Parts: sequence; structure tokens; C-alpha cells
Amino acid sequence: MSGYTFVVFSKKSRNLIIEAGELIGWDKVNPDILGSMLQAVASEDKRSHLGMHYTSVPNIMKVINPLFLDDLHKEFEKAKGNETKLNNLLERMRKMKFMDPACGSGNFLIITYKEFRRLEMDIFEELGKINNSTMYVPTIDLGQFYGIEIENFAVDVTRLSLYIADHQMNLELKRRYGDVLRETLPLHKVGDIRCGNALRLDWNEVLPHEKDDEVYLFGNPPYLGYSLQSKEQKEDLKYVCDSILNYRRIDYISGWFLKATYYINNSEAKYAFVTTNSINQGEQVANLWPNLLSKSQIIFAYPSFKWSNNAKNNAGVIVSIIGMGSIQEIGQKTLFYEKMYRKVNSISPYLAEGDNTVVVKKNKSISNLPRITNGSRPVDNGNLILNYEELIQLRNQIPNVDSIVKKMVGSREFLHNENRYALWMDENDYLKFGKYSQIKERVEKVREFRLKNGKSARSVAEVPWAFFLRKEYNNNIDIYNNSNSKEMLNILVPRVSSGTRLYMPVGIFNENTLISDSAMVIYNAPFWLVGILSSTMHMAWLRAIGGKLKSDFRYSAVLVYNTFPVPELSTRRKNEIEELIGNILDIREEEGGTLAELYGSPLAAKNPKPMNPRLLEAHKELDKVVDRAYKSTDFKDDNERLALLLNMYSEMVNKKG
DNA sequence: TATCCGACAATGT
DNA sequence: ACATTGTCGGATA
Repeated sequence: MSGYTFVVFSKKSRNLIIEAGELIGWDKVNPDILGSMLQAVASEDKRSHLGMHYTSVPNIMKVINPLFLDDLHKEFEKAKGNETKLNNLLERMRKMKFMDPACGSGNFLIITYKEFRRLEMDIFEELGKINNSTMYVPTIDLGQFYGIEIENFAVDVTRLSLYIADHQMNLELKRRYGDVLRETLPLHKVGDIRCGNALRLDWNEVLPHEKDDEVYLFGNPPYLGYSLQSKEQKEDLKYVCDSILNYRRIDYISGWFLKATYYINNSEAKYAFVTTNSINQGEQVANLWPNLLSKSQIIFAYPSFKWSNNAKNNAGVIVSIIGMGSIQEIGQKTLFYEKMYRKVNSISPYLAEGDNTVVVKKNKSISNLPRITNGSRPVDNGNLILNYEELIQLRNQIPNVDSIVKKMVGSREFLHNENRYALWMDENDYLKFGKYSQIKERVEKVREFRLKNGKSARSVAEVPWAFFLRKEYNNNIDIYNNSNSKEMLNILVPRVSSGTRLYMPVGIFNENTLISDSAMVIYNAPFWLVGILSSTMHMAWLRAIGGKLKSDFRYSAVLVYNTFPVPELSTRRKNEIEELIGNILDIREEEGGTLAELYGSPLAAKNPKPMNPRLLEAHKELDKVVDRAYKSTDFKDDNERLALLLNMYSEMVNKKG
């Protein structure tokens, strides 16, 4: 292993690479392994981890198969037995060009090169059957392969790996055809593997192309959420986005999508990337996709799946694969899933069947639902929060401490029946209770913590006895269109909850409970709204439109709740819904256990736990009634629900202007 | 190590 | 003033 490392770090010139190759034996080196080994070396080198995630071969195939390989294989099948067609196909392949604008150590380029050489050999074999010749000289050339990479030495690795791949294919050719082979040496020219910042370089200068050229871009560019981007990276995005608003709130990979779309605009070129799935969820969709879809369109996609490769430290990230082509292209598009695929007329930016509709944040519900708000947020480094034991202790030490303590419920407490409490004081309370050292110490720690923090936390450092953000029942009493409702209550919606559930548990609570910012609250709401929020209709919307935390649900007021279309509900239907959601709440109590237990994890990849069957039945009953409010016949699946909701959304938003 | 929520900084309106 | 998101982060089974 150290021998390989030596090769890369110390032999850069062409002659030395050849020497090294002969030394270690070209045919013994697997470029995939070489690549992944060098990745490991790279991550030990602390200069940069960005763009250095090694893409597994199956994932590379998911990119290049639909992008161009499937089509070539199909052409080949059609050309079999026809010399002219076979030669035409070869001619076409020789003209194709490829660029990975974040090539790392060149995995995509290597795999593509090998696939090309193999297909070329298959074509030779077919031609041999027709004209009995065995004199075929391969013409697929390393010069057709281009790349951009920011790490100096990764560029060297890419070049070296391409040479090795070339040599391996020459040996494979020899095995198949005996004497006929192409010599590896002297080395053939590799296309431009450029060292530089892909978001700053002009891609047309690296790989110039004409309108009708068959050029394909692919790769796995780096992902980085906006809050983790460096100043330079933000500047990169600003440079690429130009006049586009909100460049500050998109993932770093968006820069590659934008540049690639500009590159293929008005040409036959296409591109496909492995990407973080967060660019197709939540607020990023509205920030990024209208700009892409005005100049290009999605031609295929693999919606969210878990990233994996054979490296030790698998990145914990959910990815998608998206293929893009020119806006003029007609014909069906393909949505790939784990074990099947679906042909559709168009793919929406949420990576489901649908048009280009993008859901934009709204400050008020488009369906006139009562206002939803985040819970209260401490920013206290845990110092204002008490567990049960700490509360008991304080009760023993401080008289009347309960007057400054509230029961606090967030997502975890709600889903797992846990108990937590918070110190909830105003200035007068602190004047009274600050004389107790137990309280004073906690409050001082809050002050210190906030002072060390960023601007917004510092601004409340001098009121350390209070939560950073206080939300109270009294502040939220509004008059809404709830005159038909029998009952008014407060609804709790967990802000983060497992994506392995069929339904996101929603609950009700009394006004003395403090809701923490890990949950959301609708104060003073009609009971039927609990039913609407618990329905599969709403889940379909949440799944598609909401942001995610890894693969879990992340509820958002402005993006999910305020944009959710609800049709006019008759009093009779509201009553029906209230009866059925009442039934669900009863069953939860009767069956016992926590909500996490009751709802299980039926969609988990490993060890799925079933949902309580009685509860599931009750939810299905509710779904029937809610579904009817939207459509008079049954829905085939969630895709159909989403399509209807998006249509409704567009109509409602347009009508409001 | 797969699962499942938590909390804070940066950023926007 | 207040909401949103993370090649996030930590706890737990």
C-alpha cells in the first residue's frame, strides 16, 4: 500500500508514471481500489475533505446508465448484423465527450472509459461475425475524457488511473482477440483534467462544445449546507448565481447544477449528478429550481436513497441522482426506485411525477387555517431546563418554586411521555428567586453562555432569566373561521419526527403546558384540524414539500402548514372528521404506551416495527373521510394525492394573486 | 451502528 | 421579532 502512495506523491512526470506502472505491474492495479485508497490518504490530509467522498460503482452506474449507456446498448442491439449501423455506432461513440466537473480521483471517468472500451469490443466481435476480420484497432480514446478538480494531487491520481484503466482494457482486448492489441506505451493523451475551482472556471474553455455535439457531464460534486459554507464558498455561489436571489440559502452543490445548466443550454449536451436530497426539499426548491427549469429539464431521477460506499466512514447523508437535459427535449422521463422504474410525462423539482410547480413560503395559511407558531426557545445551554429529580430537589430547597416552573413539552416529551420542566420567570420573579443560589447560578450560566454566542443570543444576554423566545397562550388568541366547530383546543405538532412512520403523531394539550421549540403549536384551534393534520393527505404534502432532517420529517409553518391546500369543509364533514379523530385519540389512551410505540416504525429499513393495528384501522377510517373532501373517488396512491394537492395549491395561489 | 429527536448559528423577512 | 435549516450533533436501543 505504501508503494502506491509513493507512486502518487513522488512521481508526477509522465516518464516516472510509466516507470511506476511497470514497477507495480499495470495489470495488477485495480483503479477503483487505487482511487479509494487515495481517498483515504486524502482524508488524512486535513487540507480539504470537500469533494473527496468516494462514489461507489453501483451509484456511478445509476448516473451513467440512464444518461447515455442504456441508449448505446439499445443502439447496439438494433445494429447487430448490420455492418453500416455498427460502424455508425462506433463513429458516434468516438465523437462523444465526457467531463466530470468535480472529478476527485476520477472514478466516474474511469468507469465510463472501461464501459466504453467493453462496448467497443462487443461491437468488434459483431463486426468480426460479418466480415471475418480480426484486425480491429480500438479508437475510443482517453482524449475524450475531461475533468475539473480542486485538489492538485487528485488530478494526478485521475490521470494515472485513466492510464491504468487504458492498460487494463488493452489487456482485456488481448485476451479476447489474441494478437490484436493497442499498446499502452507510449501513453495516449488524456483530455484536459484541469486543476482549479469548478465554480470559477469557464467550463466551455475546459471542454468546448458545439450545439449538436454529444457531450455529457456527470459526477458527485461536494455538498455543504448554507450554514457551514465558508466565506469563499459563499462568494463562489454568488459568482455563479449572479442575479439570482437567495444564493446564501442553497447547498454548495447548487453551483454545479447552475453551471451545468448554463453549459448545456441550447445544445444537445446533458448532465447528471449524485446530489444531497436537500436541494429537492424544503425552501431550497423555490430558491434553486425555477432558475434551473427555465433553461433545462429533469430527464430522469432516483429520488432519495441512503448514500453508501465501501469506505469506512460512510457519510450519513441521503442522496438523489438527477439527470438534466435541454428544455426542448420531448418524450417520456424516467423515475427510478430501488427495484422498479416508472415512465412519466414530466418530473417535478420534488422528484415526483408532476409539472414545474414550486411551493413558495407563505406567512399565512392559504386555506385560512389558524396560525401555527414555533414553541418557546431557551438558548440557555440547558441551564433553564430541569428534569424531574432536579425539580424535586428545588421543591425541597425553595419555597413556592412551582410558581416559576412550567411543565415543558417538546417533540421527545410528546412522543415518549417524558417529563421535563423549565424555569419560566420575568424580571420580578428573578428579583424574588435570584437570592437562591441554585437559581442564581443557573441564570448566571445562561448569561455567560449567551455572551459567548453570536449576535442574536448576545442581544438577550442581559435578560438571562428568560427564554430567548417566549411563546405564550395569551399572545396567540385570534379569531379564526372556526364558527362551525364544537370544540376549541391547542394542537401540538412535533417539529422533528421519524420518517419511518406512516403518520406523524399530532396531539392536543392544555394551556398551562409550555411548548419548547422542538415542537409547533396552534393555539385555540378547532378540533377537526387535528384530523386534517393527521390525515394521509397532509402526510403526502409533508413528505414531498417539507424539509428533512436526514430522512426524518421536519415540520415547517411557512412551507408545509401555510401552503397546505384544504377545500371548503361542510359542517357535516367537519363533524365526521371530529368523530373519527376523537376515536383515534381514544384508542391511543385505551391501548396505552407512548406514541412512538403506538405508531411504530413500519417504514424502517432494518427491523421495522408495526403500527398498532387498531390505531392503523382508525387512521384509515379518517383518511377515507378526508380524502373524500378532496376527491369523490379513491386515490391510487400518494403520488396522485400530491399531484392533486399541487394543482390545488397553484389554483389557490393564483386566485389570491 | 441504525434510529430518532435536539438545539444553536447564520440568515432571511 | 421570529422563522428556517444543517456531507449537523448527540443520546440511546
